[in-house]
Amino acid sequence: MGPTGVGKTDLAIELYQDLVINIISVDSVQVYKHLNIGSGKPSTDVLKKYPHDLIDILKPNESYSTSQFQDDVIDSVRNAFQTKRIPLLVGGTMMYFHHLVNGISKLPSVDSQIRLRVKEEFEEKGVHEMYKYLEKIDKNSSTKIHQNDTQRIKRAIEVFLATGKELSKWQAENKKETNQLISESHLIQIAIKPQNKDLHRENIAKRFKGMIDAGLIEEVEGILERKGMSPNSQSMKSVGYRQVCEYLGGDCSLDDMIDRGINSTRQLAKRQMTWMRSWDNIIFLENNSSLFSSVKDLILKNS
RNA sequence: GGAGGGGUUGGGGAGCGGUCAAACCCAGCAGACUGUAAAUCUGCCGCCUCGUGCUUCGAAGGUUCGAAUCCUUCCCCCUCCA
Repeated sequence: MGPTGVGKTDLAIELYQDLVINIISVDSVQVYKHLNIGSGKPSTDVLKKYPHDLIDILKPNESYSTSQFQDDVIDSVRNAFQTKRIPLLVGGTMMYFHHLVNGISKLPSVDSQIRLRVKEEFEEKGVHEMYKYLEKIDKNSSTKIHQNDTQRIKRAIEVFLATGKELSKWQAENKKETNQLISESHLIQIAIKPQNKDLHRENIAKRFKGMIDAGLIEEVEGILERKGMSPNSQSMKSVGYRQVCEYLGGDCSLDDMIDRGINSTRQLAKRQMTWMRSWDNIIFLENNSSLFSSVKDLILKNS
């Protein structure tokens, strides 16, 4: 795992040539078909030669979640073991990794009707009032959630309305549990960090400009034309895609959009680093010339 | 040369005699994270020996108990007329 733009994909491909591994992507955006350029997805040719699990498994108008990811990765990992291959999980979606390692409570799903209703209520009444409502129905959750945190307030209310039971109660009754397959496996957690912070910032800028040159704007236009798509779709909220949508919607100039895209990518990388810093049992490696052999040794020693 | 407008803490930009180390936005830094997570949210953001402390609002003087705010001169920038 590691922040965006440190070279995880290249490393995985290199390892694939030397080891008996299955590459499994841990990436909340690469799961989407057609989100190619902006998600930094490997090219079709590369994917053909070096297959990745959990890429292109959803249409751009679909939603995904941490728990669906849990189910999908477990399937992939199991499949790798069955074919006597080492599963190599590669990606930057830290919460997916986090729940895979630390477990997640089993919670009921909330149907889209209720979610829509809650969303409309939020727009009508505003966060403040909805937070007060949450305090009434689920005091325990409300103390854990900040009064401005729209998304988490929404979720807690949704669960309550859908099931009649408080989210906090669900969580208390269904404690986090790591999947057996994972807890029984010998897990090596490797974090790749950039060798030089300023250089990494520069790389991110170059990378984003490169995406624009490669046709990111056209890619987004094409995606938005698909049925059921709008800039509000979950997939279009991700870094880069959101900014291009803003530009296409006339919110900003091309140059502003590029700046915003670069900044959001940098901020993303920063948040990813924040996750890694407090991560237990993690091996930090710098992205330098010995990275490949270090990772390879770690895998061979532990398999 | 003439007439206006302006120079504010990294950038943008409020403030126009005291409640101003100076709103707000951006950038930056640190952090949180249980089914949207590339999401959402929080804190910090002149300096220090952390105090009714120190130095800041183009520069230098002045008025005033008190100035980023008023006056004078100077230096820049922009617009318009020549």
